[in-house]
Parts: sequence; C-alpha cells; structure tokens
Amino acid sequence: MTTPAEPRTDVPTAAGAAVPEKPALEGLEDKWIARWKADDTYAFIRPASRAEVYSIDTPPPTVSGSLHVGHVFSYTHTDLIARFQRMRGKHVFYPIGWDDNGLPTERRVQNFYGVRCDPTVPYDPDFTPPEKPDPKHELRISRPNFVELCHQLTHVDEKAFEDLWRRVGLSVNWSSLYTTISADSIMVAQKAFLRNVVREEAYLSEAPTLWDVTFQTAVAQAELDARDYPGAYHRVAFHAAGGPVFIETTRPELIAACVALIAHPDDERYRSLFGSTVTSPLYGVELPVLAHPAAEPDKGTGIAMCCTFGDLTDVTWWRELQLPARVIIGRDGRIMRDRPEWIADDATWQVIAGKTIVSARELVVAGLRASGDLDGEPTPTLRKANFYEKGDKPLEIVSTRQWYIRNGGRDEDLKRVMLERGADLEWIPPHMRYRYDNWVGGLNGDWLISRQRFFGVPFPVWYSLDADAEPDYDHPILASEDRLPVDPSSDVPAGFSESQRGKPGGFVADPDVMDTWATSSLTPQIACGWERDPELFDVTFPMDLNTHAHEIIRTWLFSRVVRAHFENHSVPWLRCMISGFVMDPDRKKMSKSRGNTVVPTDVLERYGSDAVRWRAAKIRPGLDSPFDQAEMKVGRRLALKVLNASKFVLGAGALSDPAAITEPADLSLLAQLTASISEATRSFEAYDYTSALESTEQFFWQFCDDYLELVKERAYGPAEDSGAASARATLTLTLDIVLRLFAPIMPYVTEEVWSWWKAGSIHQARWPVPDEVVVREDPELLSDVSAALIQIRGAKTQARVSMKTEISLAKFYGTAWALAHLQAVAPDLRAVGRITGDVIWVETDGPIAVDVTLASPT
RNA sequence: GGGAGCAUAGCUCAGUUGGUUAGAGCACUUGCCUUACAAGCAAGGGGUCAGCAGUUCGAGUCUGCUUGCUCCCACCA
Repeated sequence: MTTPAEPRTDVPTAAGAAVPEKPALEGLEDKWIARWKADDTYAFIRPASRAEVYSIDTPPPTVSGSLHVGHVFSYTHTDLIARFQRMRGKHVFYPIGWDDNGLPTERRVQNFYGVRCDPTVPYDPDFTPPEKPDPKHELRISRPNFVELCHQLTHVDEKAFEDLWRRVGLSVNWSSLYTTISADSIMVAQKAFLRNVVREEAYLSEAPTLWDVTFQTAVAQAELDARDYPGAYHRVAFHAAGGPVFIETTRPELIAACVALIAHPDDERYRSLFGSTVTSPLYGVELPVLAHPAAEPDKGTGIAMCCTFGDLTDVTWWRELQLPARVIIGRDGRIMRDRPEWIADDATWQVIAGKTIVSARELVVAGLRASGDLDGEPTPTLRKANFYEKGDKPLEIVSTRQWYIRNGGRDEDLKRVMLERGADLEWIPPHMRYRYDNWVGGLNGDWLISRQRFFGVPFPVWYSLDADAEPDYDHPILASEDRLPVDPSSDVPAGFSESQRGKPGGFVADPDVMDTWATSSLTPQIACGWERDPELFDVTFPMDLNTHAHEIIRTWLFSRVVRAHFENHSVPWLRCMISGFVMDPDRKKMSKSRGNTVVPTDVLERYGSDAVRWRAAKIRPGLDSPFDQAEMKVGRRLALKVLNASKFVLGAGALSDPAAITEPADLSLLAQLTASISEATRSFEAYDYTSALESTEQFFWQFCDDYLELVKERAYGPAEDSGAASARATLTLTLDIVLRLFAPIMPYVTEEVWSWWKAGSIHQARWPVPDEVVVREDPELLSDVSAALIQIRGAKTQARVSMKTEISLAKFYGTAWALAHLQAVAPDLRAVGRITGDVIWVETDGPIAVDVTLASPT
C-alpha cells in the first residue's frame, strides 16, 4: 500500500546507534557547537547560479553595546529562515558582521581605559594603557594610540558576541565574518563615497547643523530622539517706541543671539509693529519686527524671538528672511568668551561669557529681573527637545561644514524614487512598509554623514591651501580609487609631499570620519564582495532577505536602499522581515536606559538554546511580545519530550523499511504526517515560521499521546511479526521526518537524536516533502481512534483508577464508517485500553461513544 | 497633531474568503508511579470575542463611531 519515494539507506554513525539510557539536554550545546565548528556545517559553498543561492543581510551588532533577549529573538527569526532554506537545498549565504566603528566604541574605550583622544598629541609607539583608569584624570593620547585601543577592546567584545551567537545556534557563515572598521569595509565605504561625490550624490556644505555639545559632533536626523525636557516659560519685555513687546521663551540665554522678533502676517496684535524696530533687554540691540507665516499666533504671546539658533524654526526664518547670524554658543556648549561685535556693553557680556548654557540662563534671568524686563515669574513646563540618541544634553544648532548624501530630503523627485524603491520590497509583515513611507515622506534634509570624531572611516579627501593657508573647500582633492583605503591624515594626495601638509600652498586632510551608518549602509556591498569578488557579488546581490527589528527601518534599512539605489541601481534585497520588540512584563519597551533588560546568557543557560529559540519562533514577524520566563519552560519541555519520544522509537528498534508499513493505524498516521509536512512547508515558504512550528508541534504531541500509546505493545512484538515491523517502520519514518520539521527551530536536540542512528548532520539533510510518504489510508481513521481513546481514558479518570485498570466489557457506539475504523485497529485498541473482556459494536447516527465496565481493581 | 498596530479564557496567543456549540498553550481543579518521559500522563472547569450602532438569513470576522493600550513621526517661541 505504501511505497517510499526512494528507499532510504541509513548508515549508522561512527559511534554506532547509541541511544542513551537517560537522555538529557545538558551538554548538548557544548557538544554540537564544537562539532558544527569543526565540520563547518553551515559553510557557504559557492554555486554557479544565483538561483541556487539564498542570501541574507543581517544587522551587524554594535559590539561595544550589550545585547538583550530581544536581539536574540530577532536574530533567531532570521536563523529559522536560513535553516529552512538550507534544508530546501539552497546555498545559504548568511554572513554576519560586527559594527565596531563609531562613537559607542570610542566612549567605551574612554571609560574602560580612562583615556581621551587628543589629535594634537603625537603618537607614542610604546604606549600601554593604565592598569587602573582614573576617571578624574583622563590620559590624553594621540589619535593613532586611541584607535589602537579601540581595535584592542572591540576584539575582546567580538569574541563574547561570537560565543553568544554560536550558543544561540545561528547557522551563519563564520568564514564570511566582516567588521565595519576592517580594511575591506573602509575601502568599500571610501569607494562608494567617492563615486557618490563624483556623481554629485554627496556634497560638502556649510549649514546650520544639529550638534551634540558633549561629543562635539554633528548628528543626523535619523539619530534624533525627542525627549521630555523640563524648562520654563519666561515672559520677557523687548522695548518698542509704543511700549514693551512681550515674548515668551524657554531660552532667555539666547536674547543676545536674537536677530528679530517675528509674528504671523495676519496677527492683528502685531501688524502695526511690522517694519519697525525694538531693542532687546539687557543688551539694547536694535532688532526688526518681521512677519512670517511659520509664526503661530497661539504659541506663547504670538510673537517670537528669532535667534541664531534656538530651534529649527529659527533656521527657517534665518534662511527665508535672510537674517544675519549671531552665534553666541560655541561647539563646546558654552557661551563664547569674546564679546561679539553687535553687543555694545562689554560688562553685560562678561556676565555670561564662557558660561555653560544652564548657568548663563540663570544669570540672564537674574539680569532681567533686576532690569524689570522679566514679567512675572517663570512658569515651569515640560517640552520636547531633540537629543542625540546616545547623548544626555539637548542638541544645539551650530553652523558647520559637513558632508551630506542626498536622500530625497531636499529633492521631491528623489524622494518619490526612494518611496518607489520601498514599494518594490516585499515587507513581512506588510504594514511595516508604512514606517518606511512615513520616514521618507517626512525627511526635511539630506543625510549628514560626517562626524567630528576619531574612530571611524576617514573621508578620502584633502583640501589644497592657498597662500594664507586657507583651505579651498570648493575643490576637494579626492583620493584615487586604486589607492584605497587611505587615511588622509597620514597619506599624501597626488602631486604633494608630506612636507607640504598644513603649509601655505600645500594641503590639509579632511579631519572628519564617516558616521557608522555611512559604512553600515553598505553591508550588502561589503558582505557580497562588491568590487572585490565579482563572482560572489553576482550570485548573492541583490540579497534575498533583510531582517532586523522595526526601530531601524528609518536608519539602517533606508540608508541601504539609498546607497544601493545610487551604486547598483537596484534594491539591496528583495524582501524585509521585520521583528517586533520584547517588552518587559509591564508592556514597556526593553531598553538599557530603562534598566529593564533581560541578559540573554542567563536565559540561555537556564532554559537552553532550543527552548529560547522555540519561544522566539512563537512570535510572529512584527509583533511585540512580553517576556515571560514561564514560556521558556514549555519550550524546554518540548525539547525534552523529543529526546524521550525518540528514545522510545529507536529503543523499539529502528526499521528503515517503509515497505513494511501495512497496518491501517500506521498508514493513517502517515496520512496525517503528510498533511503536516505540506502545512509546515507552506507556512515556512510564506515566512510564517510560527505556523510551521505550530502544525509540527500539534502533530508531534498527538503522535506521542495517541499513536505512540496505541502501538506501544505491538511495537514491542517479535521482529518477524508483520504488525510489529509495520509499527517500527512507521515510528522510524515518522521520527525521521518530524526531526527534520523541528530542525530549524531546535537545532541541538534534533541533531542529537539524528546522531543516534544516522550519519551526517540533520542540518544538511533535506527538508521533508510529502512524496517521501505515499499513503492511501484515511487520516480520519486515527482521529476516530483518538476519539474512542478519550472516552476510554475519561471513564478511567472519572472512576479515579489507574490507566492500566482492565476493562471487562466495552461497547463502542458510532456510525458504520467510524466503527469500521475502530474495528480495523481492534487489537491495538484492546491493548492500549486493557480490554480483556468482550467488545460490542453498536451502530448509531451519533458521534463515537464508549461504555466500559471496569474490572475490579487488582 | 500625523501614521501604524493591538483589544478574543486569569496570562500569552490562533481564529483564512462572514457559516454548526469560538480554539491552543500556560495557569487552575481533580485523578493516575502507566517499563520513552512525574521536568510525566489523563480528565475537567473557565469567554457578553473592549463598547455602541449598522450591513446581512447569519458578524469574533465586514462598515462607522467611541474607549483603552503600544510603537513610530511631528511638536523647543
């Protein structure tokens, strides 16, 4: 009745078919981590054609940061797909990288070693960091020494990350590991940048820029974090001919930077003042009163002071009304020491000169109070202020020269193209596309990529100096591609010699580095060997899948779409699978700043990787999920159940002979198994790993609870008995297939059991197909048997007796069809129910029912 | 203020194009040492599908409104 698609020949493992006495989960991870590493089980073997490859772009974690369970879940989601595709026969290109460049690393190095980078300090080849950092006296060290320390520390961090990912069981290609600060990455980042410059997709511009005073660097729109920030409204009088004009401000320290008062053109209250002038309190600077539609009549008093620069509206006014720039805040976040030329009275200026913003504010308020220009007391308010996401002071706006890459923020045509690129991607789940559309639609400037920092990819650019040693920013000297990677601070541009560095008529290096996103926006190009390995690039790019959590759609996802659009005229990948967050039990987002993170190593140790992965697989793409320890226990129980059930199956004697499967109950099970294979496959193909797991799990539990119990006695029969052979062959085939269905989710326990009687890794085995089992029996048969079993067990439970209590008389009720099903497996039914007496069959129209008479307990 | 998602058992979640009596796991109750597993097995209780209104022979499912929660974006006078 049943023939296998192809006879299977099972080769015993080298160790022999060893089923342990007491299987345990402990120790499996160490054992298989070592084996997979030694055998390079997940190696990418380069095939001839793109169609044979499945390539995946994964987020390079910031190695100086810390990971929490949310990361583990998200990376697991990717691995589930990778393992499924590998078993489907794809050559899975699954590189991983470490994001080790950038500010987080610098900050960690500063704290770890107690040092600070000072580019003016010369390199010390014999430098060794202090054994015990002294936070009060940071050691000032040269940029090369600082960068060396960054490399040292990230190396240590990277080892810990690799250990974690290996424990989680990620089947990445470790030989394709990249880092964002490696020579290759620098080369890719510099080459792509140079091409952007040549095509005028990147440009240098002096403009007001959001500036972090702590880190003293520019930051990009994507790195902003709007936070509540306590402040106070100060009602301040400016002086006009007709009397005082009151404004409200939370930033009175900027009165000295004021360039105009501005109200809405239709605002009757101020219409008469337009075109006239007022003078500022304390400083007596004469200022025009102007009209602009961006002024909001219902904010404050309806008339605002426009400063250089208090907020982005000030920048708009400065630009559109062509106002002068009156900068008073320096890049260190302090009021400038020298009195600006528009302030007449030096004594007034000296009050705030050199002060921090906070103390300057207090001093100015005291001055206003003394001069009578403060109307009433300041009223506290909670306002939103822009912060750098890694900073803890509100951003200032300063005018600086920076490199930008066009992203559509200042170009409607490009914006439309970027939206179209987003629409070309397959989004899993689909609604994540709206996040992309929202972000791109709301861009209000190009992408600022330069950072005034040290550990990062340097811009491959110099500027020539004129006779006064002033740099010519309009004509940057670009490195030629064949010299990459270059460090302009030590390399010399063509046609110059090192002796001309910094000299009149000579040259100077661009001092900045690229933001880390500028490099990580090229991970598909870095990983796939762009410009370095054309054959690899051809078979891996555009990639098949991009995965990460939804918070970096606006940053990492979007920036890669931009770079691939410019460089490759394509999308970087075909689809994006977006993970949700793990929330704390109060349904709050897990984050380091909230202090509610769960350290993954603890959880992995307590429940095991298979259990944690099982839990991750229960979370569908895009959905947030609360973290619950109890859920892990269930996963652990399943892993253990797989071990125990396998022990039973193989303990009865593995029989890889599908032709021996002849009994109706056995054939019916295989019919159900076939349906499960189809369902799991369909689900995985649709990236619905959760449903794939659920269908397999449901089959497996029913297999254990009903089928295994039903055939237990028969399976123990003598080898020459055809019923016993049928049971054993069914058990063996079912285990073989179920293990493979579980393999992407629980790689450890499935590999362990596989090794008990098969050679090779289950992770290199093929995903099951329904054709492996050719069935002609009715899957309903076992369902009817289960229904009868429930009745028999129920009777015993109700009587509060043991399941092994004998039944002296059993009456089965049901349709002729159902009774036929039960009669077909009557011996099994007698065995599992311990029916020792008579069996009576009663045909009815109703559902299956069983009446039993229990023998008196022994 | 703009956008998105969610609301089904005490908890976490399924519930295809509307169609019998709304499901699962956990938790809970009760029973069972049953030779794969007591980290197990068996049986059971538990829901006004957030609320209101509508479409329909029929609504957890479709439409509108309301409420609540979460996330993203905007909001610095």
